[in-house]
Order: sequence, then structure tokens, then C-alpha cells
Amino acid sequence: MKKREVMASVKDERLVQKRRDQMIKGAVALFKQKGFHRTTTREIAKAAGFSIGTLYEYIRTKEDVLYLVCDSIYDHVSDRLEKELDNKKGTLESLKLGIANFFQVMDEMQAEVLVMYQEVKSLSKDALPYVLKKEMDMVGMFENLLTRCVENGELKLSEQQVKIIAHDIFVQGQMWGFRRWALQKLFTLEQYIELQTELLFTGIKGDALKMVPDTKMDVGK
Amino acid sequence: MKKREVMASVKDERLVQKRRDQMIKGAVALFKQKGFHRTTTREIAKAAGFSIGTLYEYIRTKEDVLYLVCDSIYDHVSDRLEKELDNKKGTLESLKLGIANFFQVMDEMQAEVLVMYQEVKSLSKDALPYVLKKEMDMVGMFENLLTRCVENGELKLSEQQVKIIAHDIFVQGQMWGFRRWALQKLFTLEQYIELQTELLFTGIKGDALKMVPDTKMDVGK
Amino acid sequence: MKKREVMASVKDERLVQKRRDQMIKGAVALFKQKGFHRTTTREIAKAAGFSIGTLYEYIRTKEDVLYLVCDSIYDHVSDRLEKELDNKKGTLESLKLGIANFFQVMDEMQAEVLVMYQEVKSLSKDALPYVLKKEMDMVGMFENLLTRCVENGELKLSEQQVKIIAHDIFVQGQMWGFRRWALQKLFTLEQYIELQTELLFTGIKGDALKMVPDTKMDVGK
Amino acid sequence: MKKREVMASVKDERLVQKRRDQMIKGAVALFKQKGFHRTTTREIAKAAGFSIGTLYEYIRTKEDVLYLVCDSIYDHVSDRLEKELDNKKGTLESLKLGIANFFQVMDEMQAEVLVMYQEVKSLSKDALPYVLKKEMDMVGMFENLLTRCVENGELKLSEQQVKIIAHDIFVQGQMWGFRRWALQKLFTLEQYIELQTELLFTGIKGDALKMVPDTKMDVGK
DNA sequence: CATGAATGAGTTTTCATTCAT
DNA sequence: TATGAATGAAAACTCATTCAT
Repeated sequence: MKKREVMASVKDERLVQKRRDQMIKGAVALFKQKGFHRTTTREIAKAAGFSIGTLYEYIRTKEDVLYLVCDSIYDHVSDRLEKELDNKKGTLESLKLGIANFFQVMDEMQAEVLVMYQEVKSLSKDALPYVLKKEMDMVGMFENLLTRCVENGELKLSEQQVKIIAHDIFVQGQMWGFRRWALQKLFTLEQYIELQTELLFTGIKGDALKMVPDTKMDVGK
Repeated sequence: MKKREVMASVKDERLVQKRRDQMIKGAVALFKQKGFHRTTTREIAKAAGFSIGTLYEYIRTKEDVLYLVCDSIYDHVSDRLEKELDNKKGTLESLKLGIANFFQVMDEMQAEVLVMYQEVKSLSKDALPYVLKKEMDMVGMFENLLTRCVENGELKLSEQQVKIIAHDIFVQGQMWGFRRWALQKLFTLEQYIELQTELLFTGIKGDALKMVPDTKMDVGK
Repeated sequence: MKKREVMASVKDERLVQKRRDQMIKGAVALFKQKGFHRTTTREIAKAAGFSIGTLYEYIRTKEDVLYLVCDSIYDHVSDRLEKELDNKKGTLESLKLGIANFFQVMDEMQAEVLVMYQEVKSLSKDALPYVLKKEMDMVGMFENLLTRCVENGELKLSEQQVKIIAHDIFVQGQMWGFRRWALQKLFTLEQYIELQTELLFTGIKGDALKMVPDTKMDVGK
Repeated sequence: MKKREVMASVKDERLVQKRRDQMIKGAVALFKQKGFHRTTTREIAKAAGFSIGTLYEYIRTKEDVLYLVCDSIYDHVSDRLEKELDNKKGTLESLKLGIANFFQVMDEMQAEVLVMYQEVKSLSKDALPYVLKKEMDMVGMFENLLTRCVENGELKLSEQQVKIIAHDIFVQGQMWGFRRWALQKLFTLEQYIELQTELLFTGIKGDALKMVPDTKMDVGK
């Protein structure tokens, strides 16, 4: 699947990249705050530091901004994940590390990821598949890691189990971001990682469940 | 937390409820298809079967419709959950059943739940808390069930573990709906329930992991 | 060829007609003055006596206004022509009268006709044919009248001659309007009618050319 | 009346002329296709083969382009006419030839003439008179030719008749271009010339009307 | 002289909301 | 209560023109 090209009137590729970076940065901040639909193109231009006319030298429609934002976020996360996961050996230890790394990325890019998950649905029919593909790729990285573990004999999992676990890990990563209003009152990132990993490894019936002391349990509103 | 009141000019309570039901039904269908922002009040009125003027006899702003929709969905899901979970004994078997029931509800209300999760963020600052509260309540039901299991000695879990597991179950339910583009190609609902439950109970290291035969693995597009 | 329908949100046909009449009246005045492209929809709305929002309850695009204007002018001229020409006997006298009538119509509707001839080309590809058809119909009325004269033995003309003469008459009618900057300095309408008719009937070589005394020859700028 | 000067930043007269020729050529093609208003200055620059910045070194406003185009077309037609008509003797034969020549020019420059007649009205108030003057000059050439015929005793025409005939001839020339959608389905250029000339000379009542055999009468769509 | 990136006023169009009937 | 015509603020997008390089 080819990357969808966003047309720009400006020829200088270097400049295009620079302006788009400004644009994305400004847009993410605005989308985070008011969502894609409530953000106007003028606001985006202003946040990016240039005029509305200039904005439209680098995109054709408002939706292009959203696509650019999503694309950029995916690329970032994707790159990070690739670096972290691909060279990992198929051992339980490296799986654990991989998960921890991923959750950390999701924590760092919380804002961006949140924006993306709330706005992808606003992408038009022709941009969506590309974005979904990216997501599948990332889930695929976890599948690969898990498969390597299975091949190494470290884990015994059916194909379906590999798939579902990859999805679970992925969703738990996102969860930390988009349910932060609940989760981050209860846990620190480290605790979250620890708890989720342990749960994943041993299940709720497992005796081995370490009883981590409950700190940061200020549940009260 | 009191239910946010949506003002109506019409006095007849019976009529108000009837009209709002029409409205919600129409709106859900439209939101599902085009999202909240791309749906106009005229379309909502038409889908509800009355005029734009009448629509505004029962709400004050377009956002009221969204609130009403979310509220109605939450009430539905919440009611169902309450019926299923509250009277359940604190046994592993009933926990299992509770999860299965929940996933089934999420499957049945897939469309509505999807709509809600994509649009809640469009709720204004004063409607959001009420809706979030509802969500917490539902997570709370799972917490209670788990706690009963712990109290019964069926499970050994820290408070934090109870909390995180409740969230996980909840999110895995939603996942079935909002990642259906990926998951429902891979699994039937029954398989999904089976796989997730098993995983939750025994973890990935558990030897007990039943190797359910992989059917419906038509991963190919 | 069916009349192209211009969509209106408003249901009441009576009202639609009334509003469109206001609209056309205002638009003609503006187009006359500044042309279609230099006229804004807001100006049209204002000239019509209602708000921009209301304007768009009765049309979908700015081009609809142009189409409505052209259509209305054609209908007017066409109706007038039909009344004047269709019942005319096939005699030279009635042909003369028909031409005089037509030129008078063109004089009365000068402004409208001018507007139309300057702006039809701005009609989109799907509105143009309908408008051209109307024009052909009008030329056709002269063809019919001429043909009746030929059948009566009052004139001896080939089919091609009938066609070209019909076009000539038609264009000379328009000419009075769109070359008024030159012609109306030289002639009164009556003189113009007299001169053109005589010319048409006897040609430039005809001895019979009456030497109408030259008044209104204030050629000087 | 002095030719309106279009300011240019560039000094080199040779270059100015070259660039303007490129510009006019490109612009005519574009105007023909989409009209003056729907053509952007960027498109004109591109079609001319240079950048938008360069375009503005040779004009001050977009309207200058239109003026330049109109001016150039007029000059062309005017030159051609002058060559054809001025040295013509005042005989019927040379009048006939003059008309035929003119119609031929109009046929050759059809596109340009069409463009001009559709767009002159877009010229601002201060460019229009100059352009109108040019048109008067051309009509004047026919007036002169006719007057010479009258002086020679070949024709008996009042001053007013001379004027109106000159206008008729001129308009019939243009007609061939701007009513080509109708006329060119009915006649070849030769037939058109023949028919119009004959009509002009003998009128519709004239017995002398040759019955040219009707070919190319594929009136059907 | 040539370039093309930047600008922002201006344009069309939409749509939530009101209110007279 | 129900209706739907009227409103106008606000939004996306365009494009003639300028000016630093």
C-alpha cells in the first residue's frame, strides 16, 4: 500500500517538510484541545505560525491536515516500535521488555495517540485503509515477537492466541492513554506496566501473582 | 451525581419521552453512518419523523441530542450489566459467565457503543463527567464481582489488581466493537469470548492453555 | 428537453416562485451593472430583499441564479414572441409586423437580453443545452413565419435562405440591445425597425429604397 | 484616442513584446476554454511559459492581460481588414469581395473573436472606450467602402443606410463565430458568404434570389 | 530580470437556532 | 404542540498581488 500523497503547491521538498512539521505540531495541540471538527483551518494556520493562504499552499483540504497528523503519529510510534521490537530475541524476557517499551512510548505520545484515536474516523474513505494498515503492521510486530517465542519453545500458543494476545497488548497500550482519566489516578506507569505484564503472563488464577503493595490508590475523586 | 436535565418546552412527560425515543433512534442511525459533526439537526429531525421546529421543542442545542444518545446507550448497557452481574455469586464460574454476558451485550449493541465511544469527546465539559461516571459505575460492577471472588477465596488479588482487571475486561468488551475491522475477521464472538477468558484466567505461560482448534482464520483479506 | 429543475428546500411552490422572482429581479439589476462574476451571492440576496441564508433556501449554487435569470428572460421573450408571431398570417405585411414586434420586445427587455448574452457562457455544461434549445425555438418561430410566406407564394426562398434570414432577423434584434452604445446614438427604435426591414425586403441594390430623412445623426461623440 | 499603456517594470522593449506575445497566446487559449474569470493568473503564467513573478513584471493587474488580449486581437483583425478593404475600389464587386474577405477573417480568428466578445465587458471603465473605438474604426472601414460605392453611383444609400449596413455586415461576420453552434451545422463558410451577400444585395423580395441548391442541411442533431 | 513562497481579503456555502403562524 | 421559513455567524477555500532572494 502506497502512502497517500498530499499535494503541495510549493516545490521545495525541504520547505514542504518544514512547514508540514509546523502544521502538524500546531494541529495536534489544537485537536487535543477541541477535536478536529471544532478546530478551524485558520486556527491551524495561526498555530503553525503562518497565514491561512500559506496553509493551503501545503495541503488541499482540511482533511489533509488530519491525515498528515495521523500519518506522522503512526510513523513515530511505528519507528519506535520497530526499533524496540524487531531485534528482540524470542525470549520471555525480551517480550516483557518489548511490552514495557511500548507502554512507555504510548505514555510519551499520549496526547498524539489520544488525538489520533478520537479522530481517525473522520478520515475519508480513501485515507482510512492506509491508516488501518499501519495499525495492523504494528500489531504484526507483536505477533512476530510472540511467534518467535513460540518457535523458541518459550511459549505454547495457537495462531489465534498469538493474534489475540498481540491485539490485547496493543489495546492495553492505548488504554493507558485514552482511559487516563481513570487509570492514571490509580497507577503510575511503572505499576501499570508491572501489573499488566504479570497478569498477561500468569493470569488471574496464577498463584505466582506477586502482591505488589498498593500505593497511589487515591481512588477518591 | 444527578442526571443532567435536558430542558424541553413541552410539558407532557409522556410525549417528551416518546419524542426523545424517536429522536435517539434516528440519531444513532445517523451518527453511526456519518458521525455527530457531519449530521445536521435537520437530518435528525427528519430521521425522527418530525420537523426541525418540533425537534427544538424537546432539546435546546444539538449537543443535547448527543447527550441523550449517550445517556440512553449507557442506560441500556448499564441495565443489562446490572441484571447480569449483580446477582452473580462470587465464584469463578459466575465471573466467567459475567464476562461472556458482557461481551455478548457489547456485540449486540456494537453500533451504539461504537457511536458513543467515537463521539463522547464532543460532549461539552458539563456533560462529560456524568457520562464518565456511568462508565466508572460499570467498571465498578466488575470490580465488585471480582472482589466477591477474592472474599470467597476463589481468587487472590490485590486491590490494584482487581481494578486493573476490571478495566481490562471492560476494554476487551469494547475492543470487540471498535476493532471489529480486525477482530471479526479472525474470530467468531464465541471464540473471542473463549480465548479472552482463558487468557485472563491462566495467562500466557499457563500450561493449561487449551489449544482450541483454529477455525475462521481467514486472515487473508 | 425537460426544464432543468433547480432544487429548493422550501416546499410551498407559491412562495418559491415569489422569492425567485425577487431574486431574479435583483440579480438582473446587478448582473447588468457588474456582470455575473463580479456579483456576490450576498449582494444578490440583499438586492432580492432577504438574507444570504434565505437565498440558499431557494437555490443550491450561485450558478442556479444565473440559470434562473436566463430561463426567466427566455420565457418572457419566448412567450411574447409566441403571442406575436404564431397567429400571424403568412403575408409580407404580417412578417413586417412580426419583425417590428420582435425588435420592440428586444428594446423593452434590452437590459435583460444584454445580461443574458453576456453571461450564458458562464452556465455549466448541463444548463447550456436547455438554454440553447430555447434560442433555437425562437429562431424557429421566424422560420415558420417565413415558411408560411413561402407557402403562400408571397416569397420565393430556399430552405437555407429561410434559415439564414431567421437567424439574421434574430441577431438584428439582439444587436439593437448589445450594440446600443453605437446604434442608439444613430437611430431611434422606429428608424432602426424601418431601416432594417426595408433593407431586408429590398436589399441594397433595390431602387425602392426609400430615402428616409436622416435625423438623429449626432454621430459626434 | 491614444492606446492605453500597460505598465511594465522591464525596460527592454524587445523583451517586453516577446513576453507579452507569449502571454497573450497562452491567455487566449485559456480564456477560450474557461473564460477570463475562471482563469487564474498562475495558469496564465504557466501557459505563457514563465513564473507568476515574471508575469507581474510585464503587467500590473490581471485585467491588463485581458486588455492586451483584446487589443492584440483587434489589431490583428483590424490590420487584416485595413489591408483588404482600404484599397478596394468603390464597386459592387469589390464590396462583395470585401465582405467575403471579412467573413473569412472572422472564420479564421473565430476562437479569438469569440473570446473577445465574451469578455470585453469585463474590461474596466477606462479600457473599454479604447476597445470600442477600435470596433467603430472597423465598422468605419465598411462605411467608407459603402460610401465610395455611393459616390461612384453604384449604390443609392442615405447616410443612415450606410451606417446600418456597415453594422449589419460587421455583426453578420461575428455571428458566424458566436452562433457557430447553430450556423455551422447548416452551412459551409462559402455557403454562408454566398447566402448573406445575396440577401444583402437583393433582399428577400428580389426575384433575382438565386436558388442555391441546399446542401449541408443536416439540420438534425 | 526571474522566481515562487507568502499573504489575507474576499467568496461561496452550510447549518444551528429562532419565531411567527 | 407542530411547522418550516428566515436568519446570519462562521467555515473552508481561492487567488490576485507582493517582495525577498
